[in-house]
Amino acid sequence: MGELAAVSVRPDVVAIDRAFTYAVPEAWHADGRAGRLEAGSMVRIDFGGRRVGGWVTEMGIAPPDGMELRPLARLRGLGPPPDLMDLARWAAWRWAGSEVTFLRLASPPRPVAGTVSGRSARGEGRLGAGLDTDALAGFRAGLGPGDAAVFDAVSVALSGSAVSAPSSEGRRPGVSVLRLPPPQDPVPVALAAAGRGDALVIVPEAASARRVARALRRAGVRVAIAPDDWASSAGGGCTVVGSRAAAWMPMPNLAAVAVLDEHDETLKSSAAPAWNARDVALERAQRAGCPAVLTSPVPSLEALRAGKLLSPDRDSEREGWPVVEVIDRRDDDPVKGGLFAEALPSRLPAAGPVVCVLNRTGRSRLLACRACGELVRTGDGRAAMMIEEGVLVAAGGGEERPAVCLGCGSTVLRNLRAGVARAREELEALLGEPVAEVTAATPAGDPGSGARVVIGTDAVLHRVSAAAAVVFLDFDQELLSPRQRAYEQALVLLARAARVLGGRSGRGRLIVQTRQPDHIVLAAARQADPSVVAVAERDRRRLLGIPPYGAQAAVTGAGAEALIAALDPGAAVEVRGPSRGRYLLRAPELVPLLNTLAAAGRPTARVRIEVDPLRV
DNA sequence: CGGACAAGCTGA
DNA sequence: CAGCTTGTCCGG
Repeated sequence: MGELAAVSVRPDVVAIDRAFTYAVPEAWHADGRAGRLEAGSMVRIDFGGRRVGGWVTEMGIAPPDGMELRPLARLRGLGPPPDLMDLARWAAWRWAGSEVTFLRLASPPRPVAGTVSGRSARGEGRLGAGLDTDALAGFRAGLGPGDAAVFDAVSVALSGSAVSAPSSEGRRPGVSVLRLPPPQDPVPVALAAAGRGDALVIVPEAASARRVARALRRAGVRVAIAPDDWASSAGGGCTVVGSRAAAWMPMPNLAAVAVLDEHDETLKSSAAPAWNARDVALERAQRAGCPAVLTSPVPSLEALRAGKLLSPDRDSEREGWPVVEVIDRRDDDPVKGGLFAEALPSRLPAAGPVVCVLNRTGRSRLLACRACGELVRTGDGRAAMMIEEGVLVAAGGGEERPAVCLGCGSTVLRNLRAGVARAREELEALLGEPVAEVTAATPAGDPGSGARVVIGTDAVLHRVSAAAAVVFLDFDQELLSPRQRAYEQALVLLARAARVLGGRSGRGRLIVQTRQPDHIVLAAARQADPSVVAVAERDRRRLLGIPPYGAQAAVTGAGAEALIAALDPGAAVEVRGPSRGRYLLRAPELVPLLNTLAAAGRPTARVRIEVDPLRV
């Protein structure tokens, strides 16, 4: 027993933010379980009258005297290795959230026997063991000139220095930002990263991760897919590919980090704490002492501030962006003109798939219960209701009730996107051919049940793989969206369309209906030069001191007021609000803001803190 | 989070 | 004043 008599355990309970001391049972010493216990091990404990999971945070604790310790109840197996235990603590600070959330992300999806140290010592994969250099060279030789140039650029970027801590300007040596033409295949990027050794490759979508993984395997790279292949990844000798959860895969020999489409907002968790996989990956690269590359057709200001920008040559970038055809709607009657310009039908190609994009979620007028499909209406069924400040309000005002389905009591209500539904009917009448509506629920690869023309919100661009034309029916909606990154995101939508159209050589048509034909977002797309938007946005955000040139955090929930009251009044943090129950904290730098939040503790009532909120 | 317990509300 | 609801505290 001796120094192993007691361990610290972090209970798997979100509201608990400290560790507790437990005794290692006598029997575990006899049967060898004590020998398999290590920092990070997953255990079960009796805690507050029930049995919960937990993580061993520290071994060899001196039992506090006079206290009768409870014994550990069960050993579940392998948990996060020490570097990820530390990273979880850092992430809890960085996104002002519970450490438990991150420990869960860093844990195996199902129990794994053994110990982390045992795995790396056995050397299940020595450094680079999964990599076949000849096959890699062969793959490089088989690439077209564009892909080969990207492969080489990533290889060079990743042969530089390791990522280091951000300077006062936010620049992190070792981080390269590679701007790519929108239709660029991600496989050469992933392959070049895998060429450095065990690489962490993060892509926004799971489907894309699977495709990249397949291509890497074909090239002879040993690949672990996150999070399923947790156990083999913990052994080392694999390149890890996955969506944002991949940022938390155990990688004992991490040699390179690549985040593809780093601008994509799905890399950021929508649930609190709203962590961002790109930022976790960069921190990890710094801690592991390896270089990192971020790629995107429209690099975020965060990426541009953090790393060194490498742009493609003008010709290949121009090749990646289709010609932008603007339909200027300034002279159309805003009421009678409707959604479709008179000229639109004549601009559409006669053959090939046509994708129409209409973002109308903010204006939709109809909700339905996700569970039973019941329409959300007033008691007499005559009026639709919408959610305002968390409660249902009748469209014409008056009646009000909690956001609960009257049919089945479910609280999950779905937006029917009435705007898109009506637009579909109108477009069908206008074109005289079937038009299908595509929603997030439509299976990928089978858009619109055979119809040539499909319509949907921007999700439609992720559902369709190729098109002869993409039409943005109301681009002003994107440009005027009240989001922090509205211009960047509008350009991202155009890049997404460029990808579907296959760039300039794809001959597809990018048609934009707008009342702002000279907007810089459209200028950037026309010139195939995303820096037009980046420079303007950078100057604006610097001037206003908003991220990444300043820090913000939104605080909501019943405990928001109590948390604000507990903030150190001497800290250089500005409190705005509350506006509609939401406080906005602002500070010139992220670190003091986060430290102030950490020092304030958490009130008993629920609070939600979102660092760098997307919406302001 | 979820159980324990204390303090407040209600009804006969 | 029992019986129940609501609030507050704490977990080894």
